[in-house]
Amino acid sequence: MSEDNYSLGSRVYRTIRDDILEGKYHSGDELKEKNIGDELGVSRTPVREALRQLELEGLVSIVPNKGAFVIGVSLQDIQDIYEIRALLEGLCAKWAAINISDEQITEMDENLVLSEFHESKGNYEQLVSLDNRFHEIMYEASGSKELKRVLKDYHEYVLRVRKNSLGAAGRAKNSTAEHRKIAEAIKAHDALRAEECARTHIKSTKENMDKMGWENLMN
Amino acid sequence: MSEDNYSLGSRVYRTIRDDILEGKYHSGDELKEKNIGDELGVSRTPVREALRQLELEGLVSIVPNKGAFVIGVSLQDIQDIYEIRALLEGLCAKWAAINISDEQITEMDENLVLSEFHESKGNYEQLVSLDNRFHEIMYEASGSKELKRVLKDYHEYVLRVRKNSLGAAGRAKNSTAEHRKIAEAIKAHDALRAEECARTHIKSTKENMDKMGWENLMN
DNA sequence: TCTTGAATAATTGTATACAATTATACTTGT
DNA sequence: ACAAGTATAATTGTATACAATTATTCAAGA
Repeated sequence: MSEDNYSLGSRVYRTIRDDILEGKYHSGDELKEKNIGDELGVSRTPVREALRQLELEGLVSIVPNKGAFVIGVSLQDIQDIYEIRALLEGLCAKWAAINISDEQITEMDENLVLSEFHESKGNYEQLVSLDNRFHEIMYEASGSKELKRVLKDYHEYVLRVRKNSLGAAGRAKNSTAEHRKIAEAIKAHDALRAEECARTHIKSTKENMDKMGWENLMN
Repeated sequence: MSEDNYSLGSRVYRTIRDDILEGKYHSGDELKEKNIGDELGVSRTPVREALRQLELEGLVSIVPNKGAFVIGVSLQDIQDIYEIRALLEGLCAKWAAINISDEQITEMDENLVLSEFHESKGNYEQLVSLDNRFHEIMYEASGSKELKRVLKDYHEYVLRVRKNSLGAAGRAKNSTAEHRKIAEAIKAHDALRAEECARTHIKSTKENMDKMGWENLMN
């Protein structure tokens, strides 16, 4: 039945985090414990836990005795993250080429077929979701807890611009094609080629965003 | 006066975190809210906040309604982190070569002089502290919030093996010499050379640990 | 002896109470 | 009208109360 049995604290954390990453909150906004608690129907305790976690992540700044203020992910942060990801997704693909399981290869193949299908139909919403999953499979396949954690976070931090980027004509097709190249290299256990393809994929994503204009992607 | 005016939650967080990173707690250890609170003289509330933060970091695993269990940083994690750091410290040095300020250059120079002094005296405790600071200056000089955050965390995560490594004869001298090379490249604003030197520095640190035997470094 | 199950204790999850701090509104004097 | 100072309200920080869940103990029966 997959009963969602998360604690209130986790639910509050995810809600606020999503709102920040989706751009619902803006940098400098104050997050008052009572307001959020009332909106979500919980007391201040789980809200505080969530805010403390968001502070650790750098998405929120807590000023003692004053309050919690949204930091969010700035344009500069996102550009930096793409440079970091270019290196780390490369490393991840390299390790995935060595460690990937047959089941993970199968899931990647299915992901690619679906991506190509939805790409041809112009279903951008599904493409974003499939893009999420493609990268997650690769993170998982790398076999590295730390690499998975940092890449998963960064992938989520750039969600907003990724959505806008994939929605633009042309980019989705290129992105899916690049995914296939990465997958082929990983399936062939060609670590160096996988690394290069993954690095190139992130670089070309960023270059596409340069062309589209970052201001348009941040709306 | 620098009055340490942190909240209890922050203090508890740092205490538990240090204990985990120093190896005082071991993987699987249960962290009971009441015990920790009693030891530190605080109630459960700030302890819970700390545990939730540590969970986000991956240092602790929280099983709903059961408790918090230490995860820590495994040998495999540390080896992965060195590969990740090799890439990211390279990127960091590259950016530092572009963005470093005169004040930061001065602080780096002072750091190197002190390092060479304490290295010749065999003061390994000071060397660990100076090594911490050298890297922090570079993180700061990169001008990248995200890069700084991830590298700072990772540098702390490998504290235990770094201490043991620097304590061994020979390595401290090499490490300081490598720091100087990185600093020279950064000061010359030679981004590519800085990147290469920093990458090599981390690689050679890891190779040294390979030679020393990781088991000995994890005690 | 081993298992089972109920009673009890311990622990976590959440809400609330209260103290400390900060922000706001109001009053008073110039 | 404006400033300063004070009372009031709002907000955060921490502790505690209580409910829900899990762990432990112990007795009874096979």
